[in-house]
Amino acid sequence: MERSSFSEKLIGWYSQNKRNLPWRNTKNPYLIWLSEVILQQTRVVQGLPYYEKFAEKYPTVVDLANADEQEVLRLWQGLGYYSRARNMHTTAKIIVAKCNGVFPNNYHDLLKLKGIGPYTAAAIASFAFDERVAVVDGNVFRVLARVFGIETDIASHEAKKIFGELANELISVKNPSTHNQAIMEFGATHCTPANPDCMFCIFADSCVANATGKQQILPIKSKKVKVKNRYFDYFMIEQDGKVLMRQRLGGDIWAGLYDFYLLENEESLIDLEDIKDTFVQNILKSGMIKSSSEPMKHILTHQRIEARFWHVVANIKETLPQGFEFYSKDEIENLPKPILIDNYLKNR
DNA sequence: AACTCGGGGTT
DNA sequence: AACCCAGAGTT
Repeated sequence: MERSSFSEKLIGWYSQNKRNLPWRNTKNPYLIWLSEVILQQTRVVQGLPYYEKFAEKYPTVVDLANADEQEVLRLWQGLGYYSRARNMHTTAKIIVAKCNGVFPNNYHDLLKLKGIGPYTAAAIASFAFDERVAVVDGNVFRVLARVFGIETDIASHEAKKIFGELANELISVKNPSTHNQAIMEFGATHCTPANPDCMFCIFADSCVANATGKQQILPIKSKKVKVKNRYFDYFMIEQDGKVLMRQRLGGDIWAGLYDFYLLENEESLIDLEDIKDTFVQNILKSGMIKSSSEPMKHILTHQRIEARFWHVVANIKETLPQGFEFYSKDEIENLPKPILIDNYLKNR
C-alpha cells in the first residue's frame, strides 16, 4: 500500500469516527503529557475522570510541581502503576526548576525526562509541537501487524525497530499529529483485539490479516505473565480511635501508599495460634480482636493476593515498629491507599 | 531481554 | 481464566 494512501484513509476514517476527548482539544504540552501518562496501560474510560481531576487541581506544570507527593498519589489512587504519578511529579519539579516551567518541545529532549518513554515522547512531540514522529503503542502494533501481515513477536527487541520504522514511513508529512491520533483511535475502536470490524474496514481490500484470516493471531505476542500467589494478613490496630499505618517503601507493589501492619506468607493465610511475630503477639496479649474479615481476593496483572483483615483494639506500651504511626479517621481519608485497603475501610 | 509495576473491562 | 489497556524503569 502507498504511504500516502494509508494515511489518507486513516485520517478520513478518523474525521468521521473520532471520540471527543478533552486532551484532543488542546495543544498545551502539559495537558497532553498528563493525559498520556494517565493513559499508559490504562483505558480511556478509566483514565478520563482522573484526567479531569488532575487538570482541575493542577492546571499548570507549576501547580503540579508545588504539590505534595502524597497529595498527588492520593489523587492517583485507584489508577494503579503508582510510579507514573511519582515520576510525573518529579518531572514537573525538574521542568519548573531547570526549564523555567517551559516544556521541552521535541522528541529527543522529551525522552530524557523521567516517566516519558518512546511512546509518550512521540505523543507529546507530535500532538503539541507537530513533530513528525510516530507513536508506537499497543494499538499501532495491532493495526500494522494485521494490515501488513507482520508476524514478528511484538514482545521482541526486533519488533520495536521494525514496527517503529514502518510507522515512521507511514506517518503523514502534512499532519503527523492527526495521523498519530487516528491510528490509535482506529486500533482502539475499530481494529480491536477480539472482534475487529473487518466487514466495514477502510483497509479491507489490502489488509493481509483480512485476506488470510489471521486477525485472531495477529499481533503475535510471546510474553506470558507468571502470576504469583501472595497471602496477606493485615492487622488494623486501633488505639484511642486512631489506626496504625505506614507508608510502603519501594521494591514491591504500592510503593508510596499506606497500609496496615502486615504479615505475609507464601503458602496460605496465617494460623492465629502460630504467629511468630512478636509485635502482633504482644498486641493480641494486651488487646482484643474486634473482628476478622473473610478472605478477600485482589487480582493484579502478575499477582493474586488473598487478604484477610484483623481489626484489633490495642493497648500498646512498647515503641512502635519502624515507620508506623497512628492516624485519625480524617487523616486516613487523605492518605493514598491501595484499593484493597480502601475497599476494606469503606465496606467493613 | 526479562522482570516488575495496578486496576478494571472484555471475552 | 486469559487477555488487554494511548508503557516505562530497572536489572
